[in-house]
Amino acid sequence: MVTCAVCPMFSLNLCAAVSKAHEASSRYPNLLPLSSSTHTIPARRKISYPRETSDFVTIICSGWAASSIMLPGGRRQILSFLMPGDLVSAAFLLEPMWGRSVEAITPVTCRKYRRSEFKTILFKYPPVLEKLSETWNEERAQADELAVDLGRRAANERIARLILRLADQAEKRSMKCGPTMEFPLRQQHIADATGLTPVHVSKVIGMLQHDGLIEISGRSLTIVNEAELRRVAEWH
Amino acid sequence: MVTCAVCPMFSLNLCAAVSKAHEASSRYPNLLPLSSSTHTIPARRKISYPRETSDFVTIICSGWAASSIMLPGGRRQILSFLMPGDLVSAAFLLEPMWGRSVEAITPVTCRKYRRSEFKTILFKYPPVLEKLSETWNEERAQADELAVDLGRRAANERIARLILRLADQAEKRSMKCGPTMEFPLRQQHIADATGLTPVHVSKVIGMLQHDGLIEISGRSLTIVNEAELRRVAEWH
DNA sequence: CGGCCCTTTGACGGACGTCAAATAGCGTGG
DNA sequence: CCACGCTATTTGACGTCCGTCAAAGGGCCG
Repeated sequence: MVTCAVCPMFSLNLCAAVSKAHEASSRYPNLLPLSSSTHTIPARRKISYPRETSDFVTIICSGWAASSIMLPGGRRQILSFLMPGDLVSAAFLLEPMWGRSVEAITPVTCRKYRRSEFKTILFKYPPVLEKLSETWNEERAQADELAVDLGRRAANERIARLILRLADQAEKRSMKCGPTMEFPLRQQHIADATGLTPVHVSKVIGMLQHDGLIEISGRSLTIVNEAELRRVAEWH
Repeated sequence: MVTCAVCPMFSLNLCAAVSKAHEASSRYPNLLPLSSSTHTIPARRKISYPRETSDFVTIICSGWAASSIMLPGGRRQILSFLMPGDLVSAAFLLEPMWGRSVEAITPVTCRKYRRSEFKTILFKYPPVLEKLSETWNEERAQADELAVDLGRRAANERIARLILRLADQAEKRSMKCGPTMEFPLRQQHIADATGLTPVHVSKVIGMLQHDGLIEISGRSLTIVNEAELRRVAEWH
């Protein structure tokens, strides 16, 4: 039974579409199965491993996670931060993803569906597919944006853009109202997402704070001067 | 009428699948239309513009092109090089893509389909859709790889990897056999693809040649010492 | 209080960018 | 065939952004 309907992130991503499709199908004799299981992962633990090709599709229900690729020499690149309602990579919904790690930043609860069941429903109900392709495009556009940032932008631009992106992401999920938001990232996370070192991240963030653009204290972040932050980030 | 069947790239990407679907459909009363037009673009000309939201889906039939995002200040990031058989972004097949330029490197011939007709066929024939999702995943994986390269690899690694990627891409299209291939890229292209400057690209390529890993002369490239090139690129 | 992370700070080094000038290709026209 | 003009590549000197290393604070929790 699908129980996502009680989830506050219900309308995001595919949850709603899948549930609806499932409901519709259950009026017919050949009821489609869609079983799910819920899991809790403590902070800093891996949700999935790079060599693992799981038969399950995972959706984040609460908490923050990071999806990354690891390189020899301990280097790693974070490709995206996941928040409630996010699929652990929509691009690899049909075939299992490979070569990337997903790691909990805060404690995370997530729900897992059988890939085969998910797929069946997907292909049976065109609206779900439309929604999926939309999500796909968003993810792809973000991947391209990331490449541009890493290839062509200076450190302060990259960090300013990351902050604005995260603020947007949180706002869409009603996890932020006003200029302040929860901000569980360590500077190591920011470094791995922006292609910098933690030391340099510390210096750049120090400057952004000194210049009165943002303020970070405890585990929360405030955008003090949004206009100026956007200007630095070349964000329009 | 679909005439792709004579194209040597027929079996790559979606061409074959779409043609087959179209054939199948033409046996039925409500014949699906799939009109296409062929175009020739001289080297260095734009194939599509960043602000343009075209109603057409474009496939490269011959020549090389580059898909890129432009930034203020003349900076640009090349996201992928397109060769015969490539869609101009599979990710944005359903909705038009936005914000990226596609530019011919060599003279290019391409074919354009109406997006609406393409879409109809796509959704009617599941095998086409499967093929599409496969292509999607490949593109996404490449986008992620690019981000890792730009974020976490040194200049010589990036260039070595670019060369190996292009060699692979050419080989798949039978545009390369043995260690030598056509190589129409200017160093400016390499710079824009790797997030470096043309000057630095020249130096790194000079080293790779001096060390006997590759050789570039005229508009062709030879991989002299593939094993060592792979080692430098951390390519497995 | 003490231990563990995380963050901050400073000195130093290196990879890559910038600028400028020289050189090499290459098509065009004489 | 040579002169030319353009663009691409090469080379060298120099600058800067960011990485590296190391040490010194801060929080947080036992």
